[in-house]
Amino acid sequence: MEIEKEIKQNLKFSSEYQKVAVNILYTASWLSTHHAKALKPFGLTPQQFNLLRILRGQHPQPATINLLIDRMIDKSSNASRLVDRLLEKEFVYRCVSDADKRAVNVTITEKGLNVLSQIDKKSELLEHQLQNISPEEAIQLNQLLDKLRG
Amino acid sequence: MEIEKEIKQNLKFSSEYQKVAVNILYTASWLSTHHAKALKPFGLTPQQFNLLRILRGQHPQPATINLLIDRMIDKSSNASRLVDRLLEKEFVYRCVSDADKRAVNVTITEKGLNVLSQIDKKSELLEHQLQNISPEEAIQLNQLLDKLRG
DNA sequence: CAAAATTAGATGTAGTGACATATAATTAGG
DNA sequence: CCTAATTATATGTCACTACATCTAATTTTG
Repeated sequence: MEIEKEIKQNLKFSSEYQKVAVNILYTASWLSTHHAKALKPFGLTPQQFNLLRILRGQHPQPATINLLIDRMIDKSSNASRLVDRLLEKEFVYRCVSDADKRAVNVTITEKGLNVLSQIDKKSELLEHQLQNISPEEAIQLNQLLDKLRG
Repeated sequence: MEIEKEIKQNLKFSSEYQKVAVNILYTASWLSTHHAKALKPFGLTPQQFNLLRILRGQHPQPATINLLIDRMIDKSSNASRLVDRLLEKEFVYRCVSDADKRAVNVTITEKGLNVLSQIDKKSELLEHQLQNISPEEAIQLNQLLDKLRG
């Protein structure tokens, strides 16, 4: 549906660029709502899931908090506290680095790898909702978004 | 920059669709970060700004909380409490509806209209960052996003 | 090397998102 | 018309973003 109708704005967009902004924010909200619902049965929030996937990418190496921040979709999310939550669920473990006692090494556990592979299996998660556009359109959309950010 | 490089994922995307998802979430985060920074000098958050613009669209008519929720970009945001914040800043006033004593009428104040028009003047806000793409590409991007949501 | 600057991370706070529950007013049904 | 259902909004809780501040460890520099 066109973005104007979805948010029922009577005031017309002053430019196609303004519409792009609202459209991206609105679409991201739509997407992450669906994402959050799909992850809920697994006891993970989208941010925790994102972080856990980064840790799987590193496994069996650990990651420091800084590496996690660097790779997170949402940069200024608070990695320390996200790790706290994952620790409570025993999806990661954490220890001070030998090489640098300021740094913290975070590693994904077997339990963490397990929950991720369960989610992989049910991985209509994100992608199923996105099939309204063709693969060619998906490529085009990615190019436009990359270009937009400069 | 390509989204893979921005989030430095070594694990390749399993599909162009997964990349679309990450790309939209990442771009929205990028956008709203800039937006929040631009609004900060005016003492408004993006959500408060959005709500205030809806109220300007209604002015001089009031809006009920339900109307606000209906038109907000982020539907499940808590309109009651957003209005609380705007009330503290005297950008709106609020009174119980005569016609329906459950309902609340919210109206933008002169001070609220003022701050919006100040922001309008400096309205490189959202749009300035978006000029990396051409007007034609902006139209195309909007069409793809609308289509994506079905 | 010792003091200063930088870096890694933790922690506190305000605002918000998602969601459940509560309350009061209105409408609907028998 | 009186009770039950619905509606409009408020409130409480948990997780998270943005941001500021703090501590401890390491690096830089004179």
